[in-house]
Amino acid sequence: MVNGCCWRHEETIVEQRELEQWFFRITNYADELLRDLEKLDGWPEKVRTMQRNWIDRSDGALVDFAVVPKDEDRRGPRYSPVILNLTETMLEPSPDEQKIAVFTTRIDTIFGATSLQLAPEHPLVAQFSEEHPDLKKKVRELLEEQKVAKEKGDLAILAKEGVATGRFATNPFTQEAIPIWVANYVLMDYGTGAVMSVPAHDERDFEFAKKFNLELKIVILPRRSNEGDQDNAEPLLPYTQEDSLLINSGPYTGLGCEEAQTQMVAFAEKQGFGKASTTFRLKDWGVSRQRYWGTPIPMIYCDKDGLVPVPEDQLPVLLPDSIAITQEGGSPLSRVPEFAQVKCPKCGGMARRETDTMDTFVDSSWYFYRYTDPKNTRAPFDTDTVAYWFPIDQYIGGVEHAILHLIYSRFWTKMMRDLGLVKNAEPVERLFTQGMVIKNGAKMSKSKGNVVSPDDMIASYGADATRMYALFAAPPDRDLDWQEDGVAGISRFLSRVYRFAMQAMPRVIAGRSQSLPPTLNPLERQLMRKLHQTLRRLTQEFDGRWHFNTCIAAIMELVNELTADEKTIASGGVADSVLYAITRNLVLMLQAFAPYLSAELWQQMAEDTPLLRAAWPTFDEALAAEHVLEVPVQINGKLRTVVSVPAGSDGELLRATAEHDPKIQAALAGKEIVKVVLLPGKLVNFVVR
RNA sequence: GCCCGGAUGGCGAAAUCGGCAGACGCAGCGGACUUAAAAUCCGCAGGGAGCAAUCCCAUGGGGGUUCAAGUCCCCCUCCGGGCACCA
Repeated sequence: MVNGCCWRHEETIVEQRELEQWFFRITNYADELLRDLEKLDGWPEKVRTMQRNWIDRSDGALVDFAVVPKDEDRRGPRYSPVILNLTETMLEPSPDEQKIAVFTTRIDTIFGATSLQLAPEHPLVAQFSEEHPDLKKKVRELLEEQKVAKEKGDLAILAKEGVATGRFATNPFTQEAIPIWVANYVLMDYGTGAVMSVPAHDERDFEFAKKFNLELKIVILPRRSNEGDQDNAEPLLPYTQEDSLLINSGPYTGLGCEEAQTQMVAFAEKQGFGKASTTFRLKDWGVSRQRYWGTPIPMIYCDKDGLVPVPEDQLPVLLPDSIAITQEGGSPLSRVPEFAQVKCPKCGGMARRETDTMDTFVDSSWYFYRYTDPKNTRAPFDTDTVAYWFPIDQYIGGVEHAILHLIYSRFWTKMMRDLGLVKNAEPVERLFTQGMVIKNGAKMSKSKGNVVSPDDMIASYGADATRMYALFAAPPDRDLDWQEDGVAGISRFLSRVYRFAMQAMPRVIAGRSQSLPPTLNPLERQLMRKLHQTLRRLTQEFDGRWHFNTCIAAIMELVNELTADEKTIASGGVADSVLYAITRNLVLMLQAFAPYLSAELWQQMAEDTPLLRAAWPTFDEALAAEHVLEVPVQINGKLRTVVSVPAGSDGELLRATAEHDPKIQAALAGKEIVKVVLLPGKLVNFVVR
């Protein structure tokens, strides 16, 4: 939607209509969806936080406020109706006892409640305003404001407006009658659509009360932090800290907030006007869509039998093939009689099929289960087959799915588990969210169209270079600002690998049948060390962070060493068997990044096993180990030189070597050594005065 | 407003546990090869001072902890993302 119009048809105004819709009761799973996030330690913390905020559990209480019957005008002198000119005719007798349930997380502040605020859509509002056109008109305005702001997404900055209904309700704790208002900041779809307003201790109520001159009652005070502090220093209002003490609260005065909450809920429960309650921000999942492309909702409306589910042996309901897509609006399926008209499965009489289709998020919630058993014609999948494969070890997707898709599919899994269809409680063990590709500030996505196309790059440099370049540009969990510069370097690198390997090829092939020399010459040892360091690096990275950019850098370092000694290698400075080991492993490592080149080289090497079946090479810690270590030497934490010591030598040797270094001797001359930080193999730091 | 990320050379980035900041590339500069160019190869390359050895400064800004901070702690700025009168 753009400016209240369709984003594709800028002249088409988007309007809201009341529709009867199908919902999935995901709220039944809200608590479990929230709790199980704790177990998903293979998921990024970011995603778990986003889901937590989306579900947003609030623990509080429901409290009933009894509506004062119309004829009992118990308005005290403090309360005067605002805005409305109340007339005598409004005070007519009304026999029915009515209650307004309120959800609050701060029942401890209830002695400070000075009004009730209802959402404009609250059912009682319609009743209260029935015979009062002025009130009715004002409520309509409030509702309209709220709706517009909601659509624009700036509800939070909507100026608070409201109107008194002229009616009152009794605070069950104080027995005081407080006025009932309608306010545009109260939402019908959260909690009960009614709140108790405690202006002294709630930001929003405070703002509203200031604007309409409603009474403020302070009922909590900060705890004294020091003995000498004044006891009831008045806090800056609104004061919302929960680590506080109650005042002006009858029998609860003097209690801490938390203790008061417990006791007050217990009292409300005992008296039957309230109870502990938990509310979630998560709403039920509306799945009805009035469009053709979607899974039909398998329900049938029969005049005699009412709502009848399509029997299992008639599932799935298939979409009709012949359909005319008109511009008429409404569900196109409802205009296909052979689809919409159906016999009632119960009585066999004429009935009407539901023509709404389901949200496509429904499909994406479980498609991966079908993958485990794609040829099953009796059921979507077999439970035991799914049990073998699930949960998914590793799932990769964009952060943009952190909330909707990934909550829906978690819900779907739990729902199927409760139906006995699957045995796992969570669909995905480990989740990896790759960053987005950004081009000049615009993000790439399906809905916005692909801003960047790799086609040109593939045409000029090939698929290997393009793929490898994308992996080299940044680690995959980070957003990537797409630039074309740099792919040339990758292309050059791949050419270098090819040239080197092809030149070495005859000897590589010869080396396969030879065993490694019993002792390696210095160059052989150096190259084998680099090879095994590279293998170690990649093995660890594949198993851990997936920072493929550094993997590629490591392979480049290896190749740089190889090509630096290319001439020596070519003239036989390295045994054929060593050359074979290096080339073979190089190709195996490169396979992940440049599969086509690797396949080509593998074929040239005439290996027996297909490349894709070849095992990932193991690295040899002993071969990877450095024998001489370069250790930095600092004076007062500043680098002064680097000394070489044999690997495994102790701190004393390191210290002696460092002290004998001419630069260090010069720097230490005439100074007093206060302390020496010695980390064998790592660092020396002389602290001097 | 709240909750997450992020900020490092001209550019993409690296530094995985507090221990040599800038690996590996791109772009650039100098050289070799060439009639010439392309390709390739060799070298230089954070900033500043100095003939030089060398020294100083430097990871968005300010403070702190530490022998030692891109990394830990506190405050702030900017950028990106998510949520937002949620009672």
